[in-house]
Amino acid sequence: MPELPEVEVVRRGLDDHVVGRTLTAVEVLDARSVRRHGPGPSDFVARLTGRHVTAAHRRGKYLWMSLDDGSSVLTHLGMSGQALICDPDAPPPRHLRITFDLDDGRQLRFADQRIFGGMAVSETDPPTEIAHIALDPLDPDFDDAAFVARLRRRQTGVKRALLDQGLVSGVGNIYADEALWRSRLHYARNTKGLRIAEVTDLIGHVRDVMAEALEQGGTSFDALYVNVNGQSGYFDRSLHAYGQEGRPCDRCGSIIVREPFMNRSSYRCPTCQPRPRNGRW
DNA sequence: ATCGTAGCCTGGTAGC
DNA sequence: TGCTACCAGGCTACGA
Repeated sequence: MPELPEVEVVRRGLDDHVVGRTLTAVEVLDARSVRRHGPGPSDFVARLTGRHVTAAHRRGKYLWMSLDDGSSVLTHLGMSGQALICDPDAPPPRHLRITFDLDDGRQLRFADQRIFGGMAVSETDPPTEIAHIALDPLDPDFDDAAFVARLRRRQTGVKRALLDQGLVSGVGNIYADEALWRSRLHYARNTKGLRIAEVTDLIGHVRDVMAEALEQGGTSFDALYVNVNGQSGYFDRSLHAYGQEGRPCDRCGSIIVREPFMNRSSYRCPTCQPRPRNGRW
């Protein structure tokens, strides 16, 4: 389940292995992985073949590589996307969707089991397709005070706001639950009722938990997420809330609970993160 | 404009 | 055993 730290690990891998290379051949094995490239797979291949890669960027969970003609190739890993660097004759992974032959004899592979992710060529760099995606908390230009003000103008649950990529990008279910646990906030707390200090504290925890995860190479639960060399991170050993149902809270010992939220799950400590009561929260 | 939700996907697992 | 139902969840499209 790649979130921002995992995507940044992949970006660094692309920086090391793909930037400076020319794409000598491109093959789309599954058209669904280029679903968001309007003109279709053959256009995708035509636009990329022969292009030189000049840089690798990331905003939130989106990755893009700059190309030598001013265009870019945008990538989202979705839930199960992987970017792998290997020899072209290495055994193909089970869900290989797109391959890029590089001019150093290596191959960049995009594999994706669930096909929530995908790639598309953008005419611009950075891609206008992600103009609506907010900066992420690890971006030097991220403005904490502006984020706090915008969030407090919303009228919604605090976790819903954290997951809104137009407000702050890169936060998914895992890091939202971890940051809320650190902040002792229930996911349904109304954004309008939160104090400035509470939201400032929250965004600080979001940044901290992401930075810590990045230091450990990202989080992995089911080996779906790996870096470009196929290795998993270790951050899942440091989680306090996400996936901890039935385990004692590391802070107070109460049993962590899992609750349905937005058609998925939220994990919280029932003592540290009590359910908001009507009105007063 | 803002908020909330259905649908996209596959495969591992639980339950019968 | 083989079948069905469920779960994981980021993002877009769309309705209210």
